[in-house]
This record gives sequence, structure tokens and C-alpha cells, in this order.
Amino acid sequence: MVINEELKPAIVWFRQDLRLEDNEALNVASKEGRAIIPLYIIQDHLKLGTSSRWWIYHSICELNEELKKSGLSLIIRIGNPLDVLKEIIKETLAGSLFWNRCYEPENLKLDADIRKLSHFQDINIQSFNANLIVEPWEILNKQQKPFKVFTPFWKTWEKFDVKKPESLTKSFKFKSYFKNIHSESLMSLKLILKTEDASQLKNYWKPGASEAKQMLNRFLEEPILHYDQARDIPDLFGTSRLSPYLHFGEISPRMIWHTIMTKYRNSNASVECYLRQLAWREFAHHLLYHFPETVNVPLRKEFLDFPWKNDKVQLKAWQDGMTGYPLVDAGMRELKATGWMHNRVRMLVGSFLVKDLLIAWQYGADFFFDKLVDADLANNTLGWQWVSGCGADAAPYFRIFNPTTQAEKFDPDGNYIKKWVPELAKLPAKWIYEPFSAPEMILKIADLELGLDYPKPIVDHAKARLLALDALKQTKGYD
DNA sequence: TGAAATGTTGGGGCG
DNA sequence: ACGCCCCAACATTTC
Repeated sequence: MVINEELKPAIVWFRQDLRLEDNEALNVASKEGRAIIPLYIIQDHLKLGTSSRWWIYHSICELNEELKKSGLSLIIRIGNPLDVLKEIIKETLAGSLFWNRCYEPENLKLDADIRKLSHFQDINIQSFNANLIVEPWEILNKQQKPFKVFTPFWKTWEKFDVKKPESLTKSFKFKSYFKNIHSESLMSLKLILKTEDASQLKNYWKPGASEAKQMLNRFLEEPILHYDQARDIPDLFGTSRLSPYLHFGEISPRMIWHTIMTKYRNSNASVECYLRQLAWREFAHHLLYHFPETVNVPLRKEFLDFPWKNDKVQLKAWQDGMTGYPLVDAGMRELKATGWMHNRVRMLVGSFLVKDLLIAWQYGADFFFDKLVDADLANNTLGWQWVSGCGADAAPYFRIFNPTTQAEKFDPDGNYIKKWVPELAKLPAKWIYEPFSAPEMILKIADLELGLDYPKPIVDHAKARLLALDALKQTKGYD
């Protein structure tokens, strides 16, 4: 039987765009007037962290609910996307396949393979931009090369128009596909994603597009106006905490940008400071696209033969939040409990791992990728290469954070430390940054025995700093 | 989107 | 009143 061209359904493949609003692929498909097959594929080969798996499961449930309200039901499949897509196209005789672009090297490779399907099948394959304000290849410097420094990138980025989000009306109903198609159940998805490995995250997060919008609105009510100051205090709700929602595309950067602009037309310094952070996200994607090898390899090649120590026992102490430096440990424990860490503290724990412990940044990046709910290859890579001094616009090698000074500056009352390292809660603020310097009497009163209730420092920061400077100085390119 | 070392200045104590 | 020293406080340089 010949299927009328008009009736051929469109596959909308959801990837890191788990929302219905400002979703180009979905919009275009619905405008074509075809029946829509919304699809999500658990890619069996894709690297997914423990926290990401938990997040995806809940996000998919949400997306499914939202789709149902609009008359669609999400099809979930497991496997190699190329095979899965071939199968579904064959099954449904789909006439179009749409998705919104992802920018990781593996995903780009995959996209290229999938596009080739149109050589063998009569199918309209298109991808769209819904996840970045400016795509990585759209920005180049005057020499037609990618930017390696943030500020000039930002100056250029700022000048681009930000496309207005185009959204479907609330009561909109999609045309659904008439035939039943096999889909994995949410229950089996839950098992496959091993969500129980991170079940404590439910105490801190609610994945999904509607929560993303609420969080944005809450942030725009007031916190954004103090962002430039408050963002450095990990104990405050000074940052937007939208990173996981942005990573999974439960909210789009364009939605954020336009909501901010509508509310604060004459933007003040604090608002601009926040917008810069959105640009950092785009800068990270820019770098990942142009230098895909930097996922594993330092951008600055003189770091290739850096004499890392990579001590496994110290790595474990860092991961467990048992270094004996309270702010470092507070951060690592916040990460373990909540799947998130305040950025100020990310910089400190990063500096500590790489420079105090001389453990290669890749170990830190792997651990973060597994534990973070906002695990994002572009952002994670940029962050770790930045703190190590081996990346683009990186912190110079001699910039070594002092865990005590940072704590005094950014956790002035020790509230953040007390929250995540409760065994130190009884210490007076004066000693909470350096329990190992406190007099015996103070420790006794605080009911604290170092080495028993809380570890002694695993390294002496002052000595570690000198060793790091020495090692870094010998790195080629610095003399 | 550091921190430590080194340099400079100026007020106060004191002979 | 003056010079000298000490040392905060701040500025500059260095890693």
C-alpha cells in the first residue's frame, strides 16, 4: 500500500532539549502538520554520570507528562541511535527526522552518520539550534580563528541578536501518530538508569521544565540584583542554580536571556554580570567544538609532560571530603550529598586537587562528571583546564588558592562549613577554617579530636604550594 | 574569578 | 624638637 506523502509522520528526537517551549525541532515539525513521534533514546554507549542518570529519568517522566497534555506520548528506546532511528523510520515510514543540536564530539560524529540515512531513504533530516544563543562556528576573531580568551569572545558574542523564543500556545494539541509503537516503560527506564544510585538527590532537586521556570523567576525576583556580590558566598542563594536545567535543555538560554531583558531593560552591573555567565557557557561550547581533543588533553601542550603525583590515597581523601581543610571538605561533601557545588568552592577544590595534591585535572573532571547533576562536557572541561592553568584564558600557574584565606573571605561566619562539616560546628568561627591550628583547649571544648573526629590535613598547604610552584616552573614554556 | 613577598609610608613611642 | 625604631597599613612586585 502506498502511503500518502502528507500522512508520513515526523520523528522529533529529544536529546538535551527536554522541554516543549522554545524547541525548534518540535516547532518546525508541528508546523509541517504531520503526526509527531516524540522519541528519546538511551544511548547505550554514551557516558552518563550517576547523578545525570537520576536526573534524566525524572526529566523524562516530566517531559512525558507535558507531552501527554498536548496529545502525544513519548517513545523511549535503548540502543545505538543510528540503529534505533533506522528501525523506527522503517516501522513508521516517517517522512522527517528533526532534532536540536548537541555539541559534544561524539554527538557530532553521530549526527554526521545519521544524516547519511537520507542517501538511502526518502526522509527529510534536519537539525536545529535550540541550546545556544550563538553556535560555536558563528563566532570567530579577526584572523578567522576561534577565540581563546573570554573577554574578546564576550565582546563579540554580545553583539549577536538573541532569537526570540517561539513557543506553542498552552492549549495546543499536536497531531499524534495513529499506530502503536514499541516503547520501553518508565519502570524499565528507571532500572536501566539505576536511579537508586543517586536517590538522595530528590531531597535537593526537582528536575523538569516547569521547575526550571520557577527557579528562574525566583532568581529574577531579587537575587539577580545582588548577583555580583552574593555569587561568591556559597552559603547564600546567590546564584541561579539553573545549570542542570540548562544542561538537559529544560530551559533554553534564549528563554533566560529574554526573560531577563523583559524584566530589566536598563540592565545594571549585577544583571550584566549574570549574563556574562551565560556567555561563559557558550565560550565553553565554542572551545569544545574547535578543540575537541581538550576533553582529555590539555590545550596548552607544555602541560603534557607535567610531573603529576596522582596519589590514590590522597585522591580518595579529596573525593570523600576528608582532606582536613574545612572549606575543601565542605565543598566535596556538598557535591556528594546534592550533586552540585557552588562555583566559588569548585574553584577551590579544583585548585587543591591539582596544585596542592599534584593530581592531574582529568581525575577531578571524571569525578565531577559522575557526581554533578549539571555534568556537562563543555563546561566541565573548561572549568578543569582553567583551574589547572592548562586551558584557554586559564588561571596562571602561580595562582594557587589558599583554603584558609578563601574560607575567611567567602564563608565569613563559617556557616557553609558548619552545614557540610557538622563535626566542626562547635568550633568558634576563629578556628573553624584551620582546626589544626587551634589550641588543645579549644579543641577539647569543641569536643573534637583531630585525626579521629575530623582528619588532620593531608598536606601542609604552605609546603605544597612551594612544591607546586617548583613543578610548574619547570614546565616547558614558562622559562 | 590569588597569595605571598617585598617595598613604602606615616604615626607614635621613646631616648 | 629631633632622630630613630617599630610596625601597621597600604601599594607594588613576584611567584
